Amino acid sequence: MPESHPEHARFPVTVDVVALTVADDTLNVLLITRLIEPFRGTLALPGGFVLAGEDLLSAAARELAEETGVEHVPGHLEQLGSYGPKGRDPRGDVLTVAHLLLAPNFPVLSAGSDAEHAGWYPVSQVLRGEVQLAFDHERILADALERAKSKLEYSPLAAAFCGEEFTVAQLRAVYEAVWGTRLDPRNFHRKATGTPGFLESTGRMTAGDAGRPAALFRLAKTARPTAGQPTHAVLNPPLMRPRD
Amino acid sequence: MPESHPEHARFPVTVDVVALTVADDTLNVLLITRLIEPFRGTLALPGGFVLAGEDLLSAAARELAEETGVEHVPGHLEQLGSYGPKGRDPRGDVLTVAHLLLAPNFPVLSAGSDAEHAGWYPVSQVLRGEVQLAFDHERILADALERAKSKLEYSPLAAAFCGEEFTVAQLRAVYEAVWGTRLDPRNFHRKATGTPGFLESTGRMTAGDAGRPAALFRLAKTARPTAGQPTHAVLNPPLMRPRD
DNA sequence: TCAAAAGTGTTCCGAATACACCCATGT
DNA sequence: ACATGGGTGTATTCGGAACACTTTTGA
Repeated sequence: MPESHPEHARFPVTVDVVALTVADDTLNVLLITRLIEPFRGTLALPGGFVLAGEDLLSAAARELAEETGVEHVPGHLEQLGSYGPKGRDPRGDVLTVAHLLLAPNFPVLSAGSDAEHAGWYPVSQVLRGEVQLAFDHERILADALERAKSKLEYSPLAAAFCGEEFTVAQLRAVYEAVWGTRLDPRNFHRKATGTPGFLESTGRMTAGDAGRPAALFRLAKTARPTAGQPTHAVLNPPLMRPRD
Repeated sequence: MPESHPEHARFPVTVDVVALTVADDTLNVLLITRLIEPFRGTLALPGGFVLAGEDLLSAAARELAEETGVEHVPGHLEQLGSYGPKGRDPRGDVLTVAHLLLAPNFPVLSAGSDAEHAGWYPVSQVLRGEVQLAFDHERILADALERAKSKLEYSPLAAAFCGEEFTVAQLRAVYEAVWGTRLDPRNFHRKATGTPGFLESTGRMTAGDAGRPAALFRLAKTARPTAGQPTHAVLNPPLMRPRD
């Protein structure tokens, strides 16, 4: 490294958030419609510039709050990876750090504000190319989906898609939506409830649905995030997705 | 996002490289001794500032070449993750994008140049805190090790630590060094040679060593990187490391 | 009484483990 | 001959897949 402290190029840095949720057995991603150039009128991931003195996760959480009205992170937020800075923004070199948010379905509140309109879109539609995304956001979304798929295998993060309490069937619906597969309900039940450090019984039951009431579970204490810090708990043995 | 295009803070961006290799059944990391402040005289990961018009992987490869004399990437290079920009450099906010290089043991050539002296250090020593690293490089190294461990499970990248041709025992030594475990030579042999899309026989044998000569293998064609692009091949079923 | 979903028991099979054993070389 | 590491065969065990079956509700 030449140490004459020359023009160390400085780059604008943005954070983008791939917010995923499961609704109606479908994996959805939160997208905004851009109101400004470039890519005006095009769908894009929510995100924006990192401010001085700000950390990456904080910036991602702030942008999420600004564009959805959600005050504190409603699920699991983690860094996905960085893209650029070359050739991904027509205005010039911009480095973006993409983030992945796994969250229960939450209402998008900013529809009426002067910010961009935000809404949920099925991931499969976007990745099939039925809608175009701005910048390299389609690639980022593809990477995020792959990350999410593998996260479900060896971490308890599927529960981040559910609320505080949930049934085994709801949890299974998450796996099926993210992995795009069908899982045997009986074997899944045994595996999920039998994996140490994953689920914790609440003693409560559902009522009013069709069929037999289901027991309500929550994430085991050791797998829960503490003080806003995301969990790093490991599912051992992993819940492997079917290959091929 | 307030779209008045205000002071979008611009950040200096660096790339750091965690170069790992296996030598004498030990996992080693490439470190330099810093010749300038801050952290002058302290060991650190090789790295440096991203230049205008440069991409992240290119910058990482360039810094590696500048500080080790290696012309083209001698193994598998991938992005690890980004750190900062807040509070990790006493000079101010610097965003760094860490990279992971898995490579066969290569000589460090820059010892005599005016660049920093570079050398291999056992990862275990560093993570035990027996040597201090500059900035947040110890945390980055810890993350890199975790990434490397899991990469070996589901990708053919253990071969990136070996040369062009290698024996099953050499490959096993890589797994043992990275995972810090012992593996049964017989079962490992069966698993490695029996995994489709992993190893390919060269027909050649070793000679001159103690014991029976070993067959030489290379990475299967479908698992080899093409045109400098890293491989994304997947090992299925994975080679699972022993847990607990 | 029937449909629907929850949950349990059981069988089957393939993969991981442990280890006995043989092979091919250097000394 | 013997030590050293390479490689194969085999019994055991464990976990996942498949699925019959019972349980508990709503309609």
